[in-house]
Amino acid sequence: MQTEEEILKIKKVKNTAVRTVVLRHLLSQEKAQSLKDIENALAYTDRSSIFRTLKTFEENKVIHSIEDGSGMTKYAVCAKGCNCDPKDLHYHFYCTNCDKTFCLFDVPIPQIELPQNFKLQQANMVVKGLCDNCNK
Amino acid sequence: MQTEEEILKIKKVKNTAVRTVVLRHLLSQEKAQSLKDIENALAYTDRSSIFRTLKTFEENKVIHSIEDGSGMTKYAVCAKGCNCDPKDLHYHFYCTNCDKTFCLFDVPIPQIELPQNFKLQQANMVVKGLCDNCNK
DNA sequence: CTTTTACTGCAACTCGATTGCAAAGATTAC
DNA sequence: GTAATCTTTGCAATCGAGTTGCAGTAAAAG
Ligand SMILES: [Mn+2]
Ligand SMILES: [Mn+2]
Ligand SMILES: [Zn+2]
Ligand SMILES: [Zn+2]
Repeated sequence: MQTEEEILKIKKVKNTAVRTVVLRHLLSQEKAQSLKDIENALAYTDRSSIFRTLKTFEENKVIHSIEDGSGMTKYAVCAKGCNCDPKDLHYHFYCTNCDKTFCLFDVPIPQIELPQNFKLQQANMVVKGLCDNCNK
Repeated sequence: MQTEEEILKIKKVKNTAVRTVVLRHLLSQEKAQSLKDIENALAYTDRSSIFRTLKTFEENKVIHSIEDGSGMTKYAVCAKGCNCDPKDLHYHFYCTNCDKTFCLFDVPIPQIELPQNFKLQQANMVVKGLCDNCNK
């Protein structure tokens, strides 16, 4: 696993106190985090600073965002080598029982056959159901 | 194509003036509509009435909602026979140029292989890119 | 016809997201 | 080094999609 500093260096994002702590928090969580999740976890960092940090991270492909239908955008750290291209597409799973959203990096995404002349750029694929923990 | 009255009868939703006009509007549009889209199109119908109508429609599977990442939930009429089960899953396409979101009823959704012990209930699959009109 | 239930319109409100601005910090120019 | 410049941060205010309380109207039941 890379450190925060290494990731930011690779993605050419200047390292600051807020950025380090936000990225560290994201790396420490297995579920994708909302702005509020991060705000709650980092009690002394201002919401708008976290917000702008997330925008910077997203622009520079440090993280990607997930619209899981919960009303709050979630964020997850990109996998190593991710360029947020169609090739980096993966499903996200939203557990309707425990409200956990996370990347399914291990589930292959089948080729999407778009109609004639459509161009694929990105996708937001959220699969909903019960996670293994809740499906007992 | 079924009329509004037929659809509401099949889905066991009582027919009212607002419901008829909202459903008629949805049927007349090829792109999925946001609450604001509908509000703008139906100048004399109140937003909260439209909102509650959409909730009623969604609960009764007259329509389904799409989170396309634009910040506004979009709504589209369900296909005939749709029960909003995993079998009725389909991709949605969001054109990053013309901002049009619509159902790709004709693109087959491949089987989603979830990890061991996960249970699929629903999905929100939004593919983004250029539509045929904008990809020229 | 009267009572009960459902629907509608209006206004107020919630809450996640976003922005303006000034202070603090970092970088570059001299 | 210091001064000028650019970037980041914190705070407060604002935006806007979504949601709700409530009273009036319409429809259904008795
Ligand atoms: Mn992901
Ligand atoms: Mn659809
Ligand atoms: Zn779960
Ligand atoms: Zn288009």
